[in-house]
Amino acid sequence: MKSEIEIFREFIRKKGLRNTPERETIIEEIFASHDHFDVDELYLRLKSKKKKISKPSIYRLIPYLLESGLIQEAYFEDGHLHYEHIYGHEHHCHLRCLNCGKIIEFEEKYLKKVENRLAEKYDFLVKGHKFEVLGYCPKCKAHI
Amino acid sequence: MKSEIEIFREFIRKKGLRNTPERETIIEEIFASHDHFDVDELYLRLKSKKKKISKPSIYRLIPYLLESGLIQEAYFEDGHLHYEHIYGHEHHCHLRCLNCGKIIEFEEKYLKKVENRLAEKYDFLVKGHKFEVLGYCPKCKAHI
DNA sequence: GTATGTGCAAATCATTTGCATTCTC
DNA sequence: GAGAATGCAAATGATTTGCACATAC
Repeated sequence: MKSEIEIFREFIRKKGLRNTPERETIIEEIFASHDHFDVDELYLRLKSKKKKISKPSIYRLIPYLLESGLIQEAYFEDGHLHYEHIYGHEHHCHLRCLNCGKIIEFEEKYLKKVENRLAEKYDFLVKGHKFEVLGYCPKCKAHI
Repeated sequence: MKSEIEIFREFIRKKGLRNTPERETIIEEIFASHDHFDVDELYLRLKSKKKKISKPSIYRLIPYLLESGLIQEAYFEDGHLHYEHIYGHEHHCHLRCLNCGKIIEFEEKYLKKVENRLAEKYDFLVKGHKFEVLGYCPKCKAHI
């Protein structure tokens, strides 16, 4: 299995773009952790490791990471998007509390079949899915 | 079946809040169409009908509409959230093109079962779900 | 060498907030 | 009459853009 960086280099070459140390640093940092991330948090992580990467460089890289299939939007919360890897890590879905924001991850293998069915029916090249179940967690459902 | 306004009035009363003509106007406009909506577009729709409703009033109402179960976030796109009704209309999921933004709606009844299973397993009060399948539409997949 | 990428500072756009006024209960 | 809600204008915060400089191919 190719590494994320290899996938990215290939993608960049195919698009006729250029790779840079900044981009490799960002990708390395994203894949160093298995967690979700958002731009600001990623920026601070890089900063704390003394890597001088600007936020615009992160923002400018994200569309390419999405297009290359390395990451995917996970959910929108607290006024900004959160992303997750979809290469090399088990895909998962989210159960989210509408009150406190608590997130529980779970797997649902059946959705892969739904993807395939849709791909065929609508002639889409399906790259993944986002499945969120929304409700109130045990603590919060007591108060509403 | 109760109307949306009735549901909302009941919700407001239960919460000890106050209903206003502005709120009723907004809700009426939201449910006058079966489409998704976003704040700006809703604001313009109201404006074009000579209803003087300010954007902050819409923004301040949305959390209550979400909490009362009348609407739900549909997807985040073009820098802002889009909402959809979940009361009185058939729930649907979205197949979205990552390149051009084209959206196809589809139904997937099995997800209701997933909801029930999760509600039991994690002791959540489940209110709904959001299922998006992402990929490239027939036109766009040719170019990438 | 050329076009792309970078960092910075400034601009943009969605959303939120402070506040004086108005309205609901 | 007290507490909520409204509209406005200003503030906030995420994201984008313009631009001069650096660098990958």
